[in-house]
Amino acid sequence: MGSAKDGSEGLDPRVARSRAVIVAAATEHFLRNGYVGANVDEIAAEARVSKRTIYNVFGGKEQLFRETLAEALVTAERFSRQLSVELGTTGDVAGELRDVAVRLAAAVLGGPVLRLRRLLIGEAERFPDLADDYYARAPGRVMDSLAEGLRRFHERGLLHVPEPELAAEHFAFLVMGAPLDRALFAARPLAADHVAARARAGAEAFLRSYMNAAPARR
Amino acid sequence: MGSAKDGSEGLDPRVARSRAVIVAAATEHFLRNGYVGANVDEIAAEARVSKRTIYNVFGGKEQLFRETLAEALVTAERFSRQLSVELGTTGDVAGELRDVAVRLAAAVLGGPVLRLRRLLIGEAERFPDLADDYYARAPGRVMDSLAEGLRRFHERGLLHVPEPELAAEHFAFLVMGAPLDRALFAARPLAADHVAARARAGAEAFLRSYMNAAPARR
DNA sequence: CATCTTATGCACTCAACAGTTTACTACAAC
DNA sequence: GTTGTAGTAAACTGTTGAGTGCATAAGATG
Repeated sequence: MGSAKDGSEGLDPRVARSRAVIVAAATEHFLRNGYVGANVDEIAAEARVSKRTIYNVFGGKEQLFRETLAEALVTAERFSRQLSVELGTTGDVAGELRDVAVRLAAAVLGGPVLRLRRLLIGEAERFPDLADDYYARAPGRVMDSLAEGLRRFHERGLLHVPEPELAAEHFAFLVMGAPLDRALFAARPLAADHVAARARAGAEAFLRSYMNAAPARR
Repeated sequence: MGSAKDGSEGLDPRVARSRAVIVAAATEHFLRNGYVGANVDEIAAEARVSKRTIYNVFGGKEQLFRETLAEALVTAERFSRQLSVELGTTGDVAGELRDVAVRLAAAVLGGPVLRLRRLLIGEAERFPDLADDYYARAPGRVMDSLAEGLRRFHERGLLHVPEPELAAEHFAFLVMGAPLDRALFAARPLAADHVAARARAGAEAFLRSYMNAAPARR
């Protein structure tokens, strides 16, 4: 157990290398063309690998798809986890929320996450388990994390958040709901400054909604 | 120019009938399988029509897809237009908003709209024009309509909405953002009562955010 | 070095599927 | 009732693309 990244422990380094280049090429191809539209010969060509190698390492197109997406999900999950971990720790509620808002919006609306979402939504009917899995591990994680942070603010009397899960949803979708919806259809990515501005405006709206319900607090 | 629904004016009634049954079958097939995954033979079989007829009436698979979706878009557009037309007319702000919220959420999260969204998002890379078109004509219309209603409330001093477009986004995504996102991945439709409850909670959050900024108003 | 494993290249099979051809039928209108 | 326009059924063409077999080369391992 040395420099291996995946579950590829003491296996032949050639296999590990093949896996890596194939997954990279396959990710790009599946993101661009969807499952049915993707073409194994092209993936092999782009990975500069013989088609046979793909069939040796993975069993077939569907397994390739599943394992490729499994890796993407791990990335997305890691990504989600480090968002908003340190929420609810300082006294600067407005500042913290604004900061998380901007980071959240930028992360979700950045190209890669968006393309992954498009792919999974498009294949949701064909691969419902993958879509479910993604939802639980990426957006779900973020929601949990946000709810936890908001709960901390609530307990410290800095916000009025009787239902942290609900408030987390409100926060997330005030911050990036509209741009996300537009971006899913747009193909052309949105301007980063517009996204950030909407995120800040969303955070402010959230504060207005969840702060002054306890006006005479100290 | 009599009882024809489409642009099929004085044409052969057989053609009109063929169009209709083919579009119906094609809609279902494309929604279920996507563009690449759909199969013209199956569409013909399900429409109980000869495959040749499809190629006579439409030119080929792509035109069939485009015209099928064009019809779906018209439906979606009509649907969107009659949502929230009468917003901002009475003095019962809270009541009106709660009502629109529930109807909006039910409409967007109802099966058909959701499946159409999945299809268009999945094909956004292959048919960017269709996705753009849909966005402008359905969600875009709803946003405009909401913004207009909120602007009326603002002008009558019942709400504080300096930026109606922004507020409309906030309203829409407070009301149905989270359920919509979940539903896009879920394949299994969400429980209607849960959706309605979230919609009401969203409307309340919106009111808290956009009402009391002008507290001493009458 | 000897051997075992993996990768390559290429030809191949087989099935699915878009689109066409043809020979025939049904109906509508004059 | 003849003529023109659609629709039907089924076989056919051509292509694309998933997956396989095999002989050979390259690299890992002992």
